[in-house]
Amino acid sequence: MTKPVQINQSLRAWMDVFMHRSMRGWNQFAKSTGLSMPQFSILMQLHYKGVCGLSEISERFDVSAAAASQLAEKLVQSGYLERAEDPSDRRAKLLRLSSSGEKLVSEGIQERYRWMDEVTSKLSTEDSAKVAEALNILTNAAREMDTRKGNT
Amino acid sequence: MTKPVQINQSLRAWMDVFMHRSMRGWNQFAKSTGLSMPQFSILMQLHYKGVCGLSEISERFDVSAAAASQLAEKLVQSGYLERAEDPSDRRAKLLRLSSSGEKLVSEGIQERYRWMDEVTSKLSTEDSAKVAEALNILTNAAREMDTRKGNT
DNA sequence: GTATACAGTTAAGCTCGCTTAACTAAAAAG
DNA sequence: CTTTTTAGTTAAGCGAGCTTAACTGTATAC
Repeated sequence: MTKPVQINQSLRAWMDVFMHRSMRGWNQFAKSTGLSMPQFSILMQLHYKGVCGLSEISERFDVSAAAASQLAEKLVQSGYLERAEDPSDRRAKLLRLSSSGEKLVSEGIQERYRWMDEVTSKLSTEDSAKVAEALNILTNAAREMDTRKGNT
Repeated sequence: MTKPVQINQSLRAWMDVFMHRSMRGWNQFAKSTGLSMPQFSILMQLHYKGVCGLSEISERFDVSAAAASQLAEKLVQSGYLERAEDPSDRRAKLLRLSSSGEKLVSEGIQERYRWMDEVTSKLSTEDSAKVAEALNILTNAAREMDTRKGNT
């Protein structure tokens, strides 16, 4: 607790640079695929969760069940999503990415990695090691916090 | 160049966690303000650039001049933006955040900091120092790369 | 076994962001 | 000085996302 100011400043500076940059790339990619942000966000969600019901979607994005249903329908039509009946509850539907949906999302993520790779490619071996270690610390701390709170 | 795999993995893991989380907070905040994402994005852009013309907006977000003009008009009406004539070119308009616009954006950024602060608050003093150093390295590398390429 | 709650769908209607097209006014080019 | 570009505005119209309301079918409560 000796240097809370230092780490907070570093965090803020980094977040500013990183978010400013990644938001732009994000929008550009979504636009290039022809998908809207809401549609793309659903694909991303499925990418992380693997599979989930429509009600989870409507909760997560804070929209009505009707809106979630309509969005999902379009993504199914486009071939990015598969919608199957939940065997344990025949009211519910299980959504998951199709292979082309998975491919699309992966490409989007890949593209966002590219800038970061470019940034780190200029670092010295020593700095690379430091950065890698620090990011592992951060990632673990974030995951731990999320699981403790039950977030996903 | 001895550990490119290690740093790339660390970067990817961190980006996944961070982006997943921050996208959500971002959307929630925009929604809570009653502003749409395009509107909020413009405010963010102005926050970083300080001042810019409409043509820069339409370029940055890849929309027509008409769209940019309409979006800006709404933000002016809402009191978040000030639109003044450019004294050096009387065709152009200079956009900048009003005080209430600046306040709104700051709150949004603040809110996104909160999660990060929570994550780092649990770190040991030693880890904090490591993370702070690493983030400074990254921030400098990113800024240097952007200025070299003329990005903003 | 009936009543209630839940998961999802469908339709009507609204708002919003976006585009094109037509226009004004100022700067730059010739 | 005339022509052409550039910066921005306005209007009409389209498509997307969202909401509410009405509805189907399934699970849960009592």
